[in-house]
Amino acid sequence: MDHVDRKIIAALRENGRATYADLGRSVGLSASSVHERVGKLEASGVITGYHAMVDPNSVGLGVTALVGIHPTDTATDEDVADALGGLDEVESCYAVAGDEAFVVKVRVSTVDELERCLGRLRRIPGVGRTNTTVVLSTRFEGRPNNAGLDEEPAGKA
Amino acid sequence: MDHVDRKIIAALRENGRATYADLGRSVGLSASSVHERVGKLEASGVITGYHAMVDPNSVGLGVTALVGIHPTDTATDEDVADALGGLDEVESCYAVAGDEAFVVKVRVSTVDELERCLGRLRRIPGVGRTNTTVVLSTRFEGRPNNAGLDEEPAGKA
DNA sequence: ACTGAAAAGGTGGACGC
DNA sequence: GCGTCCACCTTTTCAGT
Repeated sequence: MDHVDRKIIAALRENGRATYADLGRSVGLSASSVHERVGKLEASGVITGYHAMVDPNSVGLGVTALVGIHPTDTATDEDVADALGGLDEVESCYAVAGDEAFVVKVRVSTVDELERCLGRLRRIPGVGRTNTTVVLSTRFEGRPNNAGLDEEPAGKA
Repeated sequence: MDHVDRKIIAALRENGRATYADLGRSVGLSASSVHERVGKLEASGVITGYHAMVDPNSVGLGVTALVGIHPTDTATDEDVADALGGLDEVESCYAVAGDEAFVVKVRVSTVDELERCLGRLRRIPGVGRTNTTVVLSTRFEGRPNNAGLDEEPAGKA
């Protein structure tokens, strides 16, 4: 993992459909070299996949909420996490420090559907109280964080 | 936006590098038809982009936290959101209902860096108390939610 | 590890239905 | 709005360095 790999990663986070030729141009390598490097990054698990981002409103998922989940001692965290993964509406699931065991992000079509979803959450064994924070607007989301892979400070390009 | 578009969207969320030929095969259309449909989905803002997903640990961002931000009345929400957007470590930013104005997700290299990041957050005008929840493990994240774009129930394929 | 060339296949238009 | 055709470009492999 050198400086060139980091540049390739940053470029692919910006545009996951960039061609190897494009990437090669921006890092100063041939397309085949880039192809080889990207293959290694994928194989070693650094790049985990490529995904289209979709506007949630356009696909009828206009309601987002963050739900803190207080545990009961009737199930293990692993079982709870698995059950949470079984719900389609649960987009992300974090095990957290504090008095909640998990925080999940759910996306549903309406507040009616949110209510039903919370019902399903609370019916999971090991789930006690839930604490729901409704998202009013998403200012930005999933932004590439390039803190760890900046351009070198004193680069000579 | 018909059933075919929804299938294309689902496929591109799974694999953002799928070729038009691949997509055409899986929806039963020619590559050019798919090309045309995808172009319209991109132009109309349904598909907002394509991005490589990267394992945060592999790029030195092993610490994730959710930070609730209590507002003061010394700045507008818009100004606060803009300032939050100016911090590289802030990956997502949600305006929320409740006594917090925003919840943000930050990603940093170490807990030391988290402390410095929280300091930067609190120095933003309009930001009062912060309430930080450290993520212990990410069980899953950004999963495609196909609740709104399921296969039709009585499809004849 | 990178290059360059060559085969295979995908892209992105125009055109007709 | 979809399919066919086709020139062009990209991907992918491989021998050479």
